[in-house]
Amino acid sequence: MHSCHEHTVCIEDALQTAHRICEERGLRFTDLRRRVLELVWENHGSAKAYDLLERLGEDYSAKPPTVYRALEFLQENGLVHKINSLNAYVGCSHPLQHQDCYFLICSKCQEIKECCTSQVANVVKNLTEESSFVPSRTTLEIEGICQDCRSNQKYNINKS
Amino acid sequence: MHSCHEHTVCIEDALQTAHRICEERGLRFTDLRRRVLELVWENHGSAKAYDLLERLGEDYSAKPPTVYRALEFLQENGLVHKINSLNAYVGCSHPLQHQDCYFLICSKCQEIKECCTSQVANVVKNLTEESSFVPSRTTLEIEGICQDCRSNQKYNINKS
DNA sequence: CTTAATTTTGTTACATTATAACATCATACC
DNA sequence: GGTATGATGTTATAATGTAACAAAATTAAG
Repeated sequence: MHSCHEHTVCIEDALQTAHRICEERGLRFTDLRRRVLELVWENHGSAKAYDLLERLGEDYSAKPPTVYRALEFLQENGLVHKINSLNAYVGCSHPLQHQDCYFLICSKCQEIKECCTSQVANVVKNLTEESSFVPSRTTLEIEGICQDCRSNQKYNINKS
Repeated sequence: MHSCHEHTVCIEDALQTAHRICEERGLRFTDLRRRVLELVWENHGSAKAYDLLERLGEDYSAKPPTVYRALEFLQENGLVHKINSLNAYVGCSHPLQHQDCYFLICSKCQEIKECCTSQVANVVKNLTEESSFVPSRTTLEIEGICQDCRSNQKYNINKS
C-alpha cells in the first residue's frame, strides 16, 4: 500500500520529527522511547505491544509496563496511534497536522494508511449535531483491501 | 441520552425481534443466547463480557467461552455490536436496517446511541476511493458528551 | 557541587479480555 | 431409534493491560 522507496528513510524521518517535537515541548525523547518508536515503525503495518516487548527484550530489561508506558507517552504526543479494532499500534505519519485522522487497514498485506483530513471532523459534526452530542474523540477505522493487493495479487510483501 | 419511557419495552422488543430474525434464518435462539442478549440490553450502556459472565453465573454454568460464543452468535447476526474502543458489547437497535452504523458514546453517563445512516457509507466511499481502497468493514466510534449530560448535569442516572 | 524534587525506568504481581481443544449434551433428520 | 449436526460444558491457557512500589536518572534549587 505504501510506496516508500527506502523504508529506512521513513523510520529516520519519524525519529527526527519525534525528536524535534519532544524538544519543542520540553519532553524527554529517551533511548527507550526512541527505540519503541523505531520498532513501531519497522514496517507500515501495526505492531502488537507484546511483539514490541519481545523485540525490545534484546536490549532492555523489558516487562510489559516498560513498553506500555513508552506507547502511552508516544500516543499522548501524537507520535503513535492505537488501532482499536486490532489492539495494535501504528506510527503516526502526520504528527504535526492533527485534525482527526482515519485508518485504511488492508486485510491482505496488513498495511495501514493513516489519512488526516478535515473531512472527518466535518462528518463527525454532521453526525453528532442532530443529537446535540459534543464529540471529543473519534475512532474511524476502515478495513478492506488496498489497491496493490487487488491489482498485484502479491500479498505479504515487505517493501524496503 | 435515551428517552425510553419503560426500558423493559426496549428489552422485550429486542428479544422479540431477535427471535423473529433467528426464526427467519433457521437459527436457534436458545435460552442461553436469549439470556445473554437480555443482559446486554439491561441498560443503554455497553456490557463487558466478564460482567455478563458473572450475571449469567446465577442460572448457567457459565465460563468465558459460554458468553463469548453467545456474543459471537449475536454479533454475526447483527443483534449485538462490539465497541472496540471499550472492549464492550451493546445491543443493536436496528438489527434489520444494516447499512454502516456509528456510535455516540457518552463519557459521562456511559450510554451509547447507535445510528444507522447511509451517510457513513457515503463518507467511507469518499475517504477510500481516492486511495482505490475497497472497504469491507467500518468502525466509527465517537466519544463525547451527550445532550442530557450537558444540560442536566445529572450523571449516571439509570433510566427505567 | 550537592541535595532535594521530579521524572523515568525496573520489578513484581495481578487484572482483564479472549480463545483453543476436547467432552458432553441436545436437536433435527433419516 | 440411530446418526449427524450444532450447542454447551469444561479445562487450560493465551493475549492484552495495569497497579503499586522500588531504584535509577535527570533536573532544579540552594
